[in-house]
Amino acid sequence: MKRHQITIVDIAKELNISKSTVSRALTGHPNVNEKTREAVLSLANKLDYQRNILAVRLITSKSLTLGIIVPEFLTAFFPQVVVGAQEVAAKAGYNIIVSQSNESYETEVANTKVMLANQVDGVLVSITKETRNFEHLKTFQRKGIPIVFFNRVCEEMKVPKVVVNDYEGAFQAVEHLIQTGKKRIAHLAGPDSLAISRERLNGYRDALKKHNIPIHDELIIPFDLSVEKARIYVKHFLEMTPPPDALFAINDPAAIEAMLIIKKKGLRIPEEIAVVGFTDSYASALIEPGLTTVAQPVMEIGRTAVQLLLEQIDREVSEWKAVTIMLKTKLIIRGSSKKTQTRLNLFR
Amino acid sequence: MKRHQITIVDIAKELNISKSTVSRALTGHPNVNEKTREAVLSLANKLDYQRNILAVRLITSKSLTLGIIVPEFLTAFFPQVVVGAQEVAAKAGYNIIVSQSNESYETEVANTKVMLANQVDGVLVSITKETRNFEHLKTFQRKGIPIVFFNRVCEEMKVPKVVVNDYEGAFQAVEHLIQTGKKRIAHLAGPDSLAISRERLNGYRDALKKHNIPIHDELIIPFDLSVEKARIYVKHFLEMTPPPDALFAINDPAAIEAMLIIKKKGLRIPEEIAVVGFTDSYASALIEPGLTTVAQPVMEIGRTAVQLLLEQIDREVSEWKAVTIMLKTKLIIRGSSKKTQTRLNLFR
DNA sequence: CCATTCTTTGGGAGCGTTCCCAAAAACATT
DNA sequence: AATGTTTTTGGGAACGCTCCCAAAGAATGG
Repeated sequence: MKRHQITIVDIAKELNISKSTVSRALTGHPNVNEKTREAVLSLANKLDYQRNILAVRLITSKSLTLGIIVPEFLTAFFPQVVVGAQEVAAKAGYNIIVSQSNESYETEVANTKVMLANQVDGVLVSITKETRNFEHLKTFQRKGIPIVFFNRVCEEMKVPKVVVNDYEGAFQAVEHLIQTGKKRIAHLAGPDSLAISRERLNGYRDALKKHNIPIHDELIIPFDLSVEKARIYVKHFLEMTPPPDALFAINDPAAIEAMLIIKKKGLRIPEEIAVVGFTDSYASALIEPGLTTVAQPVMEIGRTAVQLLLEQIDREVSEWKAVTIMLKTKLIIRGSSKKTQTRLNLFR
Repeated sequence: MKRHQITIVDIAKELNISKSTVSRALTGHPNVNEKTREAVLSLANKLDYQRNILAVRLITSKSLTLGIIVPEFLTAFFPQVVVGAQEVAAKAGYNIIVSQSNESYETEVANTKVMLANQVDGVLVSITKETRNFEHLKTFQRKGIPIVFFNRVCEEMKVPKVVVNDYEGAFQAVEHLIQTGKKRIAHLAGPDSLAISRERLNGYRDALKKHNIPIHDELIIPFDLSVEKARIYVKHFLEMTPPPDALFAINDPAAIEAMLIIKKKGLRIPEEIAVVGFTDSYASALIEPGLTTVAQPVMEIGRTAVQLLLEQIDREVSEWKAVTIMLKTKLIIRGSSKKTQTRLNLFR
C-alpha cells in the first residue's frame, strides 16, 4: 500500500530527458533550455513532486538544521528568543532543534552530543549558570561547526556573541533609583560565573560611584538564580539595620519574588523600598505595583544570533570572525520605583 | 583543510573486513561474531566514529523528526508542552521542530508545508482560533504521516487526541464559585470554533443547572482570545445592572486581564466579583489576589502526545486508532474566589 | 563551408548507509 | 567422511539527489 514517491527519475522518464536535466531545471541551474525548464516545472507541479530533502542533505553534507541550547524554557525569555531565531532560520531554509539544559552542566554536555549526532550546521548557545568548563562547546569549533553565543556567553571563546548592553542597562536602572532619592541600594546579583552578572554588577557599581554613593559589599549578594536562594537573601536584606531602601535584582523573576516578600512584610513599594528588575517579562507588568525593569529586545536577540550563525556557515573557517553584537536596553519605569499613583492606590 | 569524516568503510579497511560486517556490528545486528563486534566497536571508539545520520535518514526514508505546530509561543503553555514532548521524543531518537502559527490560519497552512518539506515522520498539532478548514491537516493523513492533536483539537478528524477534561474542570470551577455564594456568574468564553471553548462552556452550564441557577445568555460572551476583546467584554460585564458577582474566564490571560480592569474600577475581588481562570500559569500565582484557576498537566500533555505519535509511527496505517486521552485537571483555589486573607490585606 | 564558441543535454560516479542474497566458515549429526 | 545446519561474512544494489565531464546541437564568424 506504500505509495511510490515521485522522484526526478519519474519526471525524466515521462519527458524523455535525463535526470540531470530535470535536476538542473528544478534547482534553477542556468544551463537549461527555457522550454525544457517549463515542461519540467509544470510536470513536477502536476505530479505534486516533492524534492527529497533527505537525499539533498546527504549529498550536500548539510543537515540544514541549526541547534539551540538554552538553560531553561520556563520563563518567557528563551522561548521568545527561539521565535526570533526561527523566523530568520526558516527564511534561509534551515530548521531549528532546541534543547534545554535545565540549568545543569551535565545536561548541557549531553545536549551538545545530541547536536553533534544530528550533524547540525551551526549552534546557538546560552550557557547554564553552572557551566565553567567549555570543552564540550569547543568540540563544535574543532569539528568546524560554527557556534554563536547569546545572552549568557562564554568569554574565553573567540566566537561571535549577541548580548545586550547589560552594563548600560544596569547603570541606568541604578541611576534611576538614585534619582528617585534612594541611597542604600542593594543588588541581588547573578552567579559570578556568568558575564551578564558581572556586567550588571559593574553597571550598578559605576552608577553608585558616579553619584558618590559608597559601595557596601554587604549590599551585594550573588545567588544561583534559584527562587529559594532569592527568597533567603531578600529576607536577609530586609533584616539588616538599616535595611536597603532599594533593590536592583539581576532579573525579573528575582525582582518579583522580592516584591512578594517585601509586600508580605508589610513594607511599602516604592516608598520604603523600591525594586527594579531586568528583562521586562510579561509578569513584570502584571504585578502590583508594576515592576520597573530594563527591557531587552528578546526576539531581536534570536534573529541577530541566527544571522551571525548563517554568515559563519557560508564562510570558510579561516574567515570566521568573532564579532560581539551588543543590542540596546531600555529602562521601563513602573510603580515599583516611583511615587506616582499605581492602580492599587485607587482602592486602597 | 576539510577533515575526512570517518565512515564504516574506513573501519572496514582497517580491520580487513567488509563494510557490511561493520554495519552489522555497529547497529547491534545479531549475526556477527562477538570478537568481530568488539574489534569494530573499539576501533570505532578509538577513531571517534560518528554514524552519518543523514545517510541513515535517506536509506530508511525516515527523517527521525517530529513536527509540532502550535498557535502561539508567548504564554508559557505551549513552550511547556514542547518541553514535555521533547523529553519523550529525544528518548526515542527523534528530533522536534516547532513552528508557531501566531493564531493565523494562513500561517498554519504555511507551516504544514514546512513540515511536509522536512518530511517529518509525524506531527503534533494544536490549531489556531481561526482554523475552520482542515484540508491542510488532512494532507498529512493522505500522505501517511500520523498526526496527533493536543489541547486545541480538530473534532472532525478521526485521529488520536490529547486533551484535559475541560468539561469537568470548568464544572468544578463554577461549582466552586456557587459554593462560595455566587449566583450571577458570567463566562468569558473562547471562540466557538474551538472544542475547548465548547467543553468549558458546557461545564459552566451544567454546574449552574445542577444548582438550579438560571442560565442567562447575556452572561455568556465568546471572544477571540485577544486581549483587546477581553477588555471590552469585561467592561461590558461590569456595566450591567446588576453586574455579575463572579467571572469564569476561558483562560488565565483573560482572567488576569479581567482582574486588572476590575481592580481599576475599584471593585473588590472576590467580595464584589470573584474571578476564576484556566491553566494555572505562572502569572496567576503572582497577581493579587492570587487567581483561582483550573490547573492542567502541561508537560504531561506534551509527553502523552508524543507517545501516541510514536505508537502510530511504528504501526501500519491500517492499525491506526483514534484514541482520545483525557488528562485530569485540578482546581487551584486562591484569593480571587475566597474570602480568606490575602497578602494584600496585610498592608491595606 | 568549416572551424570555433556557446548552449544544452546525457551518462554516471558518488554521498554513507542498510539490507538482501549468496558464499564461506564453523559446527553438528549420522 | 560425508552431509546437513547454523553462524558469520562479503558483495553489491539501493536510497534520491547533485555535480562533473563529455558529447551533441546550435549559433557565430571568417
